[in-house]
Amino acid sequence: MKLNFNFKKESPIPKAQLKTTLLNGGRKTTRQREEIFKLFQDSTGHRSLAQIHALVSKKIPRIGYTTVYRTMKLLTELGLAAQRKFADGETRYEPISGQEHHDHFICVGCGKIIEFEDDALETLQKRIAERYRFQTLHHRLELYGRCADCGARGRRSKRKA
Amino acid sequence: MKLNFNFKKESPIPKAQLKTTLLNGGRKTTRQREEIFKLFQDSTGHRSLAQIHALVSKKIPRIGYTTVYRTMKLLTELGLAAQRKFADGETRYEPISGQEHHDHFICVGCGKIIEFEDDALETLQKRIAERYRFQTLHHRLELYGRCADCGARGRRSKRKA
DNA sequence: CTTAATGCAAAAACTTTGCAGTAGA
DNA sequence: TCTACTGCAAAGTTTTTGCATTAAG
Repeated sequence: MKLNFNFKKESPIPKAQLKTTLLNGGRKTTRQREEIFKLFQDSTGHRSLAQIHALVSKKIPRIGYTTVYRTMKLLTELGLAAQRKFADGETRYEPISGQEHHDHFICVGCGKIIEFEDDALETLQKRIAERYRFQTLHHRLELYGRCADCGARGRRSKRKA
Repeated sequence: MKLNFNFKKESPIPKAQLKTTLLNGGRKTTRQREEIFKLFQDSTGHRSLAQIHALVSKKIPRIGYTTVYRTMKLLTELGLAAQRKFADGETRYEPISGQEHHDHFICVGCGKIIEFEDDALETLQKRIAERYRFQTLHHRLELYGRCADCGARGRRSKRKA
């Protein structure tokens, strides 16, 4: 199934933000953290720890898996990365743009992915979060169904995009 | 990409469906499977294997963890259960009924998962979908952030929960 | 100087699998 | 009967942690 792919946007989070955020938390900026953050930011999609480690190892050969593990955990806590787990058992991480956000419609008929934004929706989500005293950093919303084309065509058609 | 969708809107899955489904696949109906399926169907939210096992053990004391593991895997393949993985490292399962739906807050601090339901949110999502002439069948929403406990403690603290 | 970060190795935490014995069709 | 299923124990994976050492502030 061919899907629309998201293109990497211009470095949404300034490199400096990492340093600032770390320092504010009484943490230290290290070569390892900077490199992991940089490579991770420039990557697209989901990366497992093993993949990130392999990637960073090219720059810092002696870096340990543990460091990558702890750094990604840290980035997640800082809201700079999002952790996802799939059925394959490996934890994956994806960069978070602190900027704008969009959600997705995913058509089960043709696999088309439609991005959309809705302020009212974002607002409502914030309100609900507040009700639970939950401070939201980011979210993921996926609506599965049938797009206009596939809906009109009816369920019989399984035409791929 | 293989997408498996469940379109049931009204009917909970009849107990008899398990037997039928199993037999159709050349499988056998056993005391263990029936009990696991029954308890699982009657439960709410996500249950880890350990939880399901503990629950079923009350009815069938000598049942093995492995049986629960294999049964849940089977139910997932049959489309009667959905597997989900969160940050806590335990695989969880939830019944597929198409009836109730809940979304999740996921705390990036302590990994806690809070379920919530909000009719206004559901309604708004439907409305947005209509605007795009998109017929929604099912959705998934996860809000990532800090729960009351982790947020109150502040970012500077790196003490564990 | 002080304290946090790193790396290695070891320990956990879960998930899967091999098999002999058991039970459903 | 003929197979599939069960339960136990063992093996396999991936995630976490303890600690001595190193380096950032």
